[in-house]
Formats: sequence, structure tokens, C-alpha cells
Amino acid sequence: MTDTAPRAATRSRENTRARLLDAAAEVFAEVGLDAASVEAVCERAGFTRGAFYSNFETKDELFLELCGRVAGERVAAVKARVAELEAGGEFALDPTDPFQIVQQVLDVSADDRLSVLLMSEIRNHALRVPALAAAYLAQEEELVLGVTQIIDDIARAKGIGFRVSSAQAARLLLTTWEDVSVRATMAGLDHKALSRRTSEEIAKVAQLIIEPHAT
Amino acid sequence: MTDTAPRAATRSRENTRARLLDAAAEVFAEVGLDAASVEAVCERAGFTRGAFYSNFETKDELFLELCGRVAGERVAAVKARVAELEAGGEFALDPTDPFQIVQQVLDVSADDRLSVLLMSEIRNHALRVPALAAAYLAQEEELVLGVTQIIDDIARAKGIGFRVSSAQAARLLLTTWEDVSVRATMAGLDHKALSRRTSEEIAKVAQLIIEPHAT
DNA sequence: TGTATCCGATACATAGATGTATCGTATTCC
DNA sequence: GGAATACGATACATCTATGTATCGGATACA
Repeated sequence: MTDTAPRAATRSRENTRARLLDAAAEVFAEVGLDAASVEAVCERAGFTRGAFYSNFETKDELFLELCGRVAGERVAAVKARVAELEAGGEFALDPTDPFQIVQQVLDVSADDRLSVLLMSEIRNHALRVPALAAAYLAQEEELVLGVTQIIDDIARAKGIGFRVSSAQAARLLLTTWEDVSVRATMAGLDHKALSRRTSEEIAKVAQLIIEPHAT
Repeated sequence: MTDTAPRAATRSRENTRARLLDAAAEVFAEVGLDAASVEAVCERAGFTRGAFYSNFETKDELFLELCGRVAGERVAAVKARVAELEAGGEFALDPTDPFQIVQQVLDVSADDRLSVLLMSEIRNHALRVPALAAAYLAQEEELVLGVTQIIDDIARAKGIGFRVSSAQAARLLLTTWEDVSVRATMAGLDHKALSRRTSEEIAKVAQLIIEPHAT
């Protein structure tokens, strides 16, 4: 208490920040960052703006923190999946289906409507804000890296060969996943239909990538 | 003049609308639809808001019209390219390089920074506005159709085979193009570097699509 | 239990955007 | 060349969002 550093956040303060972030994720996804008023976010979280200005400087700061959280979650998800595969435990690969790649990739990425909207919002803003762009690209690199490892693991386990580098394959899969998610969301597909459609499309790409004369 | 229909637009009126649309394309690309005030668009166009409200009901109506214009231009570009190829005139395919597909696809899509920003903005909003979503998907279908024809033409001319349907190949090429454009823009690449990088990536995908034992 | 501090609520001041109503000018039509 | 009209500018009223300053209650701590 004698030092000048900002006071260590209390438990309730952290809780407030978390609730504001949750609310922001919803509202930003629903109406977009610029159309979302600070008031709307607070209302969704069950606070007034007093709580907001006590915890954040600006809406942009909140958004930046939210981006960090989302990125962290995605990267953590893919890393966890890699760890599972490497451990070779109960999640070890046993089906003979080489398209298990599809499932592995899909399990890594959220595919509900709001997530798609939020990701699009983040991507859109990253195009204009250099700091966000750098973070976005870095996070995507990590994702590609993770998926690359997953692909390598599966390939090794099954003796599959690829027609491109596994890194390129990973990027192609992620790109396709994002594209299909967006189009399916625009088409108004519900969660279930979205998932099905996504796995179908991803499977096609996997088929394209895998060396045909594989064992 | 005796009928009750809205007065036929005069030449100057059409000119005003066009200038407002041009300005809107710039401003919307730069700061996003929601962050762009009507005033900012008018200022960019060299008008006051009086001109705007005399020509459009709301900002959304202007945006919708802009979307239509952009979509029309893209579709027209790809159709023109198809027509050239079909006519087999001076633009006929003669290099032995099968990756001419790449050039054909790239020539169809604008790749300057502002275009990328505007397309992203449109896509982002299409996710939330059903009417926009329908238009966006329809336009993309047309683009895919056009690129499919281009691919078919080239394949026929050169006896190339594909590992997936030409329609799927077309979608994959367009998706890759968009993805690379976005990432290159985020990376701050200038127009030239963006073009080069895009063609490299597209070439990789083309390589993947083309049947390896092609003649 | 009393006190100090932290945190969110409330109240207020201000800025910016919107939409409309009105005005002035340029163009068109006879 | 005069009248009518179309079109963009101007002025105004309103609304919404923001940011800050202050207040009140809860919680921590002795």
C-alpha cells in the first residue's frame, strides 16, 4: 500500500471486469463495435456507466482487452488439442478415417453465430488499427502453427502424405473454415446445420490436400 | 410530368448521387460505416448534408446502393473476362503456363487497400443484415460461376484436369484471394507487394487443384 | 464496532450527429 | 425573358453518447 503502483485488483473488481467483457462480446457481436454504446454494454452487464469508467479508460481499451481474451482462448484451445494428441492418451487417433483431421480442426474453433460475428468484427477492425492487425496476424500464426502440428501428428500416425506443406495445408483449412462459417451464418443456418456444412466443406479440402496414393 | 411517379432524375442529380457514392466508398472504407457520419461523407464529396437528404433517406440506404454498385462492378468484371476468353480473340490463351488461371482470377478482383477495406466492411455488415447477406451471397455465387467458366475455358484449351470440380476450385481460389488480400493489407504491404504476394499464394492453390499427371 | 477505503451509482455538462424546415439560386420550360 | 421548379445550402431543434465530478453504501481492517 506504500508503493505507487495501481492497487492490486480485488476479487470483485476482477469479477466486474469479466462481466463487462462478457457483455461487450455479446453486444459488439450483435451490433458492431462502433454501433455499440458504452451504455449498452453496461446495461447488458447489469451495471451503469460508472462501473465502466471505473474499470476502463475507453471503449477501445475494452475492445482491445476483449480481443486479447478471444485470441488467447483460441490459441489455448488449439494448444490443448495438440497436447492431447502428443500425449497419445485416451484421445489417441484410432479410426482409420484420415479425415479425422477435419474433426480435429473443427473442435478447435467455435462455430456459433455470435462467435462468427465477433471474429468478423475483430478482423474488420484489425484492418484499420495497426496494433490490432499485428496482434491478429500473430494470433493467426499461432493457430496455423497449432493446426500444422495436429496435421503432422495425424499424418505420422497414419502414414499419410500431403501434396503441400503441412503449414500450407493448415492455413488452407483454417481459411476454408472461416469462409464457410461466414457464408453459413449469412445463410441463416442454425448451429447444427452450420457445423454439418462446415465439416463437409473442410472434408473436401482435406481430400484435396491428402496425397491420393497414400497407404 | 403529369404522372405521379418520382420525377425523372436530372443529369446533375445523378451526378450528385454518384459523387456521394464515391465519397461514401472512401469514407466507409476508411473508418467503417457506423463511424462514418453523414456529414463526413458529404464533406468528402464537396456537399453539405442538404444534398444528402435530398438524395437519400438514410445512411443505410446509401450504403445499400453502394453495395449494389460494388457488387455490380465485380460481377461485370468477371463476366467481361469470360466473354474475352470465349471470344478467343487477342486475349486468347497462348502461354503454356497453366497458372494463367492465377492471372485471370487476379485480374478480376481489385486489390488496392481501400477496396479490401470496403469489401471487408460490406461482408461484416452482411453478417447482421439479412437483406445484405442475401445480396452478398448471390453476388458471390455469380463470381464463383464466372471464375468457374474461366477455369473451364482454360482447362479445355490446355487439356488440364482438376482434382475437384471447377466450381469448387473457383471457390477455393476466390477464398484464398480474399484471405491473402486481408492478411497482406493488415501487414501493411503496399499495392505492389500485395499483388505479388497474392499471386504467389493463388499459384500454390492452383498447383494443388490441378491434376498432377496433366498433359 | 468504528473508521477508512474502494467501487459502482447518480447527476450534470458538453459535444456531435441527425432530421427537418426554410431559403436562395440555377436551370428548365413555355 | 419570365415563371416555375428542382436542388443544394443554411439554420434550427432534438437526441444520444461521452466523460467527469460527486455521492452513498459495502467491505476490509484494526
